[in-house]
Amino acid sequence: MTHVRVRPVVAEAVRPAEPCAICEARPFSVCNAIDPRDIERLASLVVNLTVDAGRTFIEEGDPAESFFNVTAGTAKLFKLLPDGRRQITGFASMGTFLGLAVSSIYAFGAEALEPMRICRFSRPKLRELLDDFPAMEKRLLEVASNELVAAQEQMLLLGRKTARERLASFLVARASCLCNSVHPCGRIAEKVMLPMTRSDIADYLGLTIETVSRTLTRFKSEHLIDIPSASEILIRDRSALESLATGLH
Amino acid sequence: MTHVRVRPVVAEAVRPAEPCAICEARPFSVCNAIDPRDIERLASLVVNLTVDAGRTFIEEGDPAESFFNVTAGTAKLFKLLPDGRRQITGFASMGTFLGLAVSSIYAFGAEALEPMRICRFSRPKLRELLDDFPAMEKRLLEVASNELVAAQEQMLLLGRKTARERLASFLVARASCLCNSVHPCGRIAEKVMLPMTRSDIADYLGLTIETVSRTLTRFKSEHLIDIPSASEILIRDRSALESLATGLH
DNA sequence: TTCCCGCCTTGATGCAGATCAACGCAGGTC
DNA sequence: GACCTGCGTTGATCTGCATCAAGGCGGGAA
Repeated sequence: MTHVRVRPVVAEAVRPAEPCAICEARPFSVCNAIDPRDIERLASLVVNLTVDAGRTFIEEGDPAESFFNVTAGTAKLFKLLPDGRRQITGFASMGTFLGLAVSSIYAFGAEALEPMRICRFSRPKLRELLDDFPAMEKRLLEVASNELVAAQEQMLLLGRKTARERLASFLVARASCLCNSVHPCGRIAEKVMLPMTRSDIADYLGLTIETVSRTLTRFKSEHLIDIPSASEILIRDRSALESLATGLH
Repeated sequence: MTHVRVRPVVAEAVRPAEPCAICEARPFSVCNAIDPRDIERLASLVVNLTVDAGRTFIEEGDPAESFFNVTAGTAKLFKLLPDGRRQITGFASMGTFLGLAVSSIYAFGAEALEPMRICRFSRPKLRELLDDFPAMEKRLLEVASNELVAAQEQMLLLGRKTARERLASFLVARASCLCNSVHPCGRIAEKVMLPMTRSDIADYLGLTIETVSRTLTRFKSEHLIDIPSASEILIRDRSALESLATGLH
């Protein structure tokens, strides 16, 4: 349950070889609220960074000097208790905007699960930008509202669902999100990629690694899923998982 | 664990005898982002409602046609599972803005704990208002950001804290909020008023009524609190509760 | 190839909190 | 007054998941 605290990273700045105009993350991000004509302005504010897998690029409690926008890779967002207990509050992937809090310190830490590329904005500069482009502020409010809904759903999961229901919810949510490269038929992928470890899943669902592992093994024996490799799940009986996820037996 | 489903309320509209200009909730609300000169416009959009204690005025899953602003009283916000398990995601009191979701249906229900007064805005009308007053949109983003931080804190509580830590967190949070009428010295009240039942507290903290009751009794026997009545807690040892709340033994 | 190191799985046991059950008490009704 | 009803407390018991413990497995280094 104790987690080693990775020391904060000073990721190396990269000259924006490719500006926001051709950013492949823009369609998924709040940045697409900016008119193409004004995209230069956005590009001038941004610092592109790369983050190695395993590096902590936001440290909970540090002064919140920057906003971030994920353009590639995945991060886990988490809060810690003094004795090392950890709650992962979400995963951030392409297009996710980080650091919204009004507070002057970060309310959560962020660590890369895979090699990442992120954009950094200084808070005051972005503040100015938002004053000039209300459309972006609107998008941010939409994003925040959606995250609030997701957070409430997660509270229901953490407060009232069983281990089986939590894992089922997790798999269904992962399958229906855009996080997977493979989408054979429509919105729900049969193959779910898991860039996070069992420990991360446990800390996201309020369980232990052992319970996560046992529950997945049981799902497999019940023919609900297959586990071709630890980081890959094949959904065999989607509707059964969805029933489980919503609390029906 | 099963909860009776109160049927949706059609609260009676009240002629706005007192417009927004003299609203006592305005200083605590997003409405104070509106310039006093424009307050007429705001008042023309709003419908004042009263809600009896125990009435459900937002039904989870119903079409989200309105936004609400609480001007008096307290409500519990909750999500339900089909078998009646309930998670209370928060409490809304004076100044709280409800219904932010982008979605077309409400993501949570709301039920009055006490007699309430609330303002109702139609979504399209408020949308127009926000387009004309970006300052209010900014305030909404601030509010949403803060709620997001609070939601993450609650996830940590639900996922990783013990029953004792949860109750301690709850009491400390309640004491430091503006929800109490009595503030003898500065920000933290010694006396915490609890307008909600033990069942509500349990559903907020992911516990059972019995555990809530036993834990409070134990706090009392440890001289951390006094319980003059079921709806009233006196904090005797604030720092011990704060230590507990943050996970220190 | 072998070794090593993280990560994952599986089994045995323990315990915090849930469940089941009984009762107390205050406020409302008649 | 007597009765009822909803809420809270307390005790006995149960159980789902945590904890403790032991291997298994795969990928990287040399």
